[in-house]
Amino acid sequence: MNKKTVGVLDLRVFFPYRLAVLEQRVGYATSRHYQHDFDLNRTDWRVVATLAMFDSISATDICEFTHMTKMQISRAIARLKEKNLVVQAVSEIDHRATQLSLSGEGRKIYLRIVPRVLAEEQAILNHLSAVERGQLFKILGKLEHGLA
Amino acid sequence: MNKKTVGVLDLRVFFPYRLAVLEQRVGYATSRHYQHDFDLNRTDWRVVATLAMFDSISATDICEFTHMTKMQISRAIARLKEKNLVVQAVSEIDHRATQLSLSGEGRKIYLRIVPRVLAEEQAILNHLSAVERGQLFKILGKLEHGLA
DNA sequence: TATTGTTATACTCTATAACTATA
DNA sequence: TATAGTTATAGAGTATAACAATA
Repeated sequence: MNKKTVGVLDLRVFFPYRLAVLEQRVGYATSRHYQHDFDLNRTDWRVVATLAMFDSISATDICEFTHMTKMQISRAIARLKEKNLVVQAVSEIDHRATQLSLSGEGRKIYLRIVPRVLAEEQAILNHLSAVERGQLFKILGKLEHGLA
Repeated sequence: MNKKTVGVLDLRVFFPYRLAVLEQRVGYATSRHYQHDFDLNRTDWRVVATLAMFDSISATDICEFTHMTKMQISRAIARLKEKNLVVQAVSEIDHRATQLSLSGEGRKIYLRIVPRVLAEEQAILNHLSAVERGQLFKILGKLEHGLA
């Protein structure tokens, strides 16, 4: 390839581009563990992981927690109910709202996925020193806060 | 929301999740400048930015440079030719291959987009100190290298 | 036989908004 | 009137592979 650069912007050092390429690779490496092995897509996995954190939670709360839309969440819940991984009940307090939680089977699958994705995360972060990992998390926090 | 956490994985500190959410926000902020204003999607923009860097380049080279598939690139080139932003000629050396380059109009649009996306990048990175930006680029490089 | 690039097809994902039932 | 959640629809993006032309 002719490497003579005549442009004023080099994608290879453009932060949004580098972030996108990195995210794609990290996402691919991680998603295998729930997508291929347990047939959950990314939204499904996030809903399961969120439900595992709370005793009982509404769909709106999941939207807020996972940064996804109510439509995405509604579809994910429908898929997860179909597979008996999630239980949905009408809220006693507000009959419009629902109380969602993992089923026994849902929690079982969750507990099988967690060590795999955590191991994948560690494998990725192992390319950094302990100091660099600390720097990364601090930087991520600042960027998240700045872009919120 | 009931904040009682009973799970063993907290999405909020899970690196692949944080990376995905950050990338989505950065990508959204950046893409406005070519998507809304110039009707280019992300693939189109990457092809334009790549063509601006090289005098003449083949589709295969663009695939390699942008980490995208030949199908994505082929479609992007078709769209860009339709808009007269890109010129495509058959290679003298290998009649299967093509020599691609930006048209005058293509370069004009490119030069209008560049300052906008660079300003957006700076606005994002301004949430960090100069030292942190240096740390970030070093860390990005290590992760890219590790996941390549 | 292998490679360059295009096209076909089906599938997933996303965005927008209409809709219901409750409040 | 406003909110919780569902459903409809169309559009965008992706993956797989078949294909024609050339090497």
